[in-house]
Amino acid sequence: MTTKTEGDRTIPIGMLARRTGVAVSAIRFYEEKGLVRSFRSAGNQRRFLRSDIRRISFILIAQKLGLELKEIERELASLPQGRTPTVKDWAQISSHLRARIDDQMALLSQTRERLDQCIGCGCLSLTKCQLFNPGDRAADQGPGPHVDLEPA
Amino acid sequence: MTTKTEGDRTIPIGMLARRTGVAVSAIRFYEEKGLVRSFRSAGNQRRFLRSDIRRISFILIAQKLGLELKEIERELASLPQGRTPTVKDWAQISSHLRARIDDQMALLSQTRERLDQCIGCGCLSLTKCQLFNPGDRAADQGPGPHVDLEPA
DNA sequence: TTACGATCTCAAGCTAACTTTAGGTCAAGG
DNA sequence: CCTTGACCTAAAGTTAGCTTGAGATCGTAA
Repeated sequence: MTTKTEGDRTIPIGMLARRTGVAVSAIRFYEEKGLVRSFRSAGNQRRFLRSDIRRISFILIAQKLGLELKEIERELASLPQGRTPTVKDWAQISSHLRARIDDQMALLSQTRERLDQCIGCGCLSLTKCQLFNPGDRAADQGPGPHVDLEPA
Repeated sequence: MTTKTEGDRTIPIGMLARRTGVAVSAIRFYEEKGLVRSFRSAGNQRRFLRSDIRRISFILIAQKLGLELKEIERELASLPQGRTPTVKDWAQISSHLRARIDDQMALLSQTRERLDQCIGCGCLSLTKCQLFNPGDRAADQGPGPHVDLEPA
């Protein structure tokens, strides 16, 4: 075999890094945050399950969809740590992502419509243009600007 | 009229904040970053154009679409500062946003397809599953994990 | 045994996008 | 004149998500 732990059931952090494309430091960071777990070798080095490759990959996909690590952690909580997740496990968790995608697409679609209207009618009117309506924004609590409106 | 500068052509920072829903501190921050400009009153207080309400609103919309302030600044650079932008000005800049939206939707759509396939076939195979393919990720240079792949 | 890459632990540093704090000024009403 | 709310500046603090640095150890190959 080419590399050491090739035939082994567990993999060292460097291999996990190469297989997922994330930096070793990031994996350690994820572990610290509780998104993955590891065993230790005799010499105190981390050993991961091969299934953690998918676990990490899932993190990356979820991040692309805009989930924060804390939310991802919550999602991953339903996955077993210590044994390889079943197809069913993944199917369920993936369906959450699917919903997220659908939501995002709906939102984008709405924004696009409004934008088109706005360009089309040339209104740019703050009273009429929904695109420029701060009302929408008061609701969401993501990162970004915090709304600071007085009651009236 | 209810408030002071009500009939004035320029508005103070607090009003701009209320009208857009962003914090006063954020507006000062945007000015520092060059996204808006202001005049000064006799007493050294900032005065903004009413059209800056739309300018700020545009920033918010663009942010929602995932643009960073630097990119937004670039977009806004095509808008005049010191005079109210024309409908044409806005139409052009908005069309860039539209393209951005389209791109994002295409990406989401692709991700959804792959996800569906992945759930459908239950493959979870790293060799076959495009969803879990780090290859895609090496390209994008957004925020998030930096790829750390060796040549081979 | 020696060397060298892979790992380890901490702690500190970094970027984005703001907010908070501290201390001072402006403007209008009573 | 005094108070009060809106504003000012400058600097430091905050959160997310990692990276970097320093100094030490592991593990394997020559």
